Amino acid sequence: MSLRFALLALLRVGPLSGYDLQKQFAVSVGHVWHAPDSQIYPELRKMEAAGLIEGEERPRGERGTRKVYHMTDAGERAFLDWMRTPLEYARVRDPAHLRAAYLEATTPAAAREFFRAHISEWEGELAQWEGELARIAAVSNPMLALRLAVTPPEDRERTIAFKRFTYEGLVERAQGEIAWAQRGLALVDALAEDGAWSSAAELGA
Amino acid sequence: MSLRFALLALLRVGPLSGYDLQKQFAVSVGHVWHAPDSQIYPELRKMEAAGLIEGEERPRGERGTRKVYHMTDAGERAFLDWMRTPLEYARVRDPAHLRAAYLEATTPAAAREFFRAHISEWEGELAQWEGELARIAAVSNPMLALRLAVTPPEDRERTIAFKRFTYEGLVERAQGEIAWAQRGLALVDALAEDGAWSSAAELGA
DNA sequence: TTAACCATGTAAGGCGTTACATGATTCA
DNA sequence: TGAATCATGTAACGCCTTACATGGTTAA
Repeated sequence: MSLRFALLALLRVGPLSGYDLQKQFAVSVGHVWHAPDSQIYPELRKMEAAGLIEGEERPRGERGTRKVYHMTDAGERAFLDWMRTPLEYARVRDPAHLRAAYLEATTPAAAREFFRAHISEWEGELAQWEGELARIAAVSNPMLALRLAVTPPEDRERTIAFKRFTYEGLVERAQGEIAWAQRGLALVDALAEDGAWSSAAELGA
Repeated sequence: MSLRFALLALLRVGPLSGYDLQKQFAVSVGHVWHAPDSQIYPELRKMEAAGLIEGEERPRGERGTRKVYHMTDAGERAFLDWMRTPLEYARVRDPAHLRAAYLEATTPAAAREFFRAHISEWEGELAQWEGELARIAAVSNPMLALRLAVTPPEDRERTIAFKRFTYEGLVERAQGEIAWAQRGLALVDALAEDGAWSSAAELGA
């Protein structure tokens, strides 16, 4: 359901084609809510059916067309309603901590490999989010620039402040995950030190 | 797919009925991987079909029966293989940070309410995880006690260490979310101070 | 005897993933 | 003329959610 509001958030700055939406999605709101094109196009159609957006076919070249979507009043209302509605939090489902809880069952090597992969996964996310933070500071993210262009000057500070604040939170989360996994590596070292970490775990090796 | 390995992790300590499994699930591994009964029973059947576990019907009272599952060698191997396989990380899909990025669109009151709800959500998780940490320290979680009973003495430290480490990570994550949301409340106060936070957001009110 | 708990599911539907599919346009 | 990119999807499948459904057993 959040996908819908992520798309509305983008369309609030102005009309966009499905393709542009999908491209801009990937480099803006997609950093907090991932969605592939195969999900975006059908969702746009559903949103049009629900009256939240309207699409106009525009010619492109000789034979090509593309559909440019814009928000309706109902769409704007739906977005603002969502903002005032309590979020539904997903139940916890965390594969990394699930595995971490049972690492005694495997070998020290596999445990280390797990933590290294965790670090590298979150370093990737961290880089994305730090990049966004930098682009926010420099107002070099195209969607943010567009948004500021349609925002009254006195509201611009707020607009930037919430984006910065959001990505700061994500950066801290990633740093926390990395620090935790680094402590995990140290823990494996400590536990493996006496050489007693059993070989039973090598069954499937 | 992780559900399967969460169930195998429980069954490694010994045979359990579907019902017991489901009950124990909720108070142990369910803290990191939530699953309702309506998912657990069918998954057990699939796991049986895949040869990872075997179920035996046992009589219960006059007419009742219950199915007691135990792990097969193939199940043990599947679990250990999973331990040595890189995790698949889910793409980011974070409704709270999605909303946070666009809070300038709503009212200060709604923004505050959002952060308060975020705090209360994570305080709930925090309490769960801190409770688990305490039960781990006291070895008063029944599944952990069972597990230690079937674990050679020299491996018990490791078993406890990874559980403690896992829940410490979750506690820190929750604390991070709470701290972030508290800074969010302060940010809303600061931005609302000059009274200029516009009324456009009240459209749908 | 009635409530709590034991015990095990089905059914419908939404969201998301991966893979596949097709054709137009633009620029080098 | 060929590659990149514009443009828009479908199909199949799996996971998860919510709601519903049914009956047996045990202890007060």
